[in-house]
Amino acid sequence: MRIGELAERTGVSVRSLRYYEQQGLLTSERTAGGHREYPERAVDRVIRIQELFAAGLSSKKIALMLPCMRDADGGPSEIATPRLVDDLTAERARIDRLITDLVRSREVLDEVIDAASGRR
Amino acid sequence: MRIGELAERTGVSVRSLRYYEQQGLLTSERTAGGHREYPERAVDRVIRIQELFAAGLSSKKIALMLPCMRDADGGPSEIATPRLVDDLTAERARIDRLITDLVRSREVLDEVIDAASGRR
DNA sequence: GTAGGAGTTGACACCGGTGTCAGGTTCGAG
DNA sequence: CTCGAACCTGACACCGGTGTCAACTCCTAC
Repeated sequence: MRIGELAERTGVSVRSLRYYEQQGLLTSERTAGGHREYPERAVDRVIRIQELFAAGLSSKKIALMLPCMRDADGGPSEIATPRLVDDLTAERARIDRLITDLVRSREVLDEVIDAASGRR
Repeated sequence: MRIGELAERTGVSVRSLRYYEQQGLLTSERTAGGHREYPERAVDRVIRIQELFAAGLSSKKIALMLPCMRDADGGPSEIATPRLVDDLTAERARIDRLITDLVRSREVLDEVIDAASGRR
């Protein structure tokens, strides 16, 4: 599929898709005229990239771990280096703390919302 | 207490504390010489502010909702305007989605980490 | 063949919380 | 009184994913 369709199906802007490719997160074939052509599995990959971005990982780290991820099509996945494992373990801890914060903040928001809605 | 102690006790930089004040998130008394002086309850407030920042809220929105939060010392809390409630409800939905993403990403990280550790 | 929608590269800008430096003032222990 | 640590204001810079504009080329339905 072409970039417009991929953008639409993933909810990610065309601009961002090009950026992902520039950062080595996404690859594409090119048509004779130079247009990008993506396989079906690009959809899942882009969604996963988006999730990792949302989790606060940098494009650099995502680029490192992507080849180690079990892909949707079950391709051969590389084994992370000890260095990378350390890095990801730290990220995991950060994400854990972040989730805790988010749950707390959601509660706080609910309090404010409830206080206003309850006395409406 | 003074700003240095508050920074140390909350884990937030002095720079950030001044910024919070500039944004109307935090107030302080001033000594004769112009140094900031914080009450004990500032600690809780700063931590809560940090949590909300971590949740992706802007300082502007935090400033709006702060007076509506039930404070640790049970001070009188204002009631959020309908406009603000709408805003916070949207934020709540965003946070929900974010948590979902984070949990997914954590699983992905675990897979990569496990794959590497398991075959060590 | 041609119009116009979709694609290409490149460049500039933004956001907004935080780091950091400069140059000066205040605080408090000795 | 004095000295060093802590504090003050103001300013500049950064990060990094994304929006947007320009100028141009490709693709396809007619």
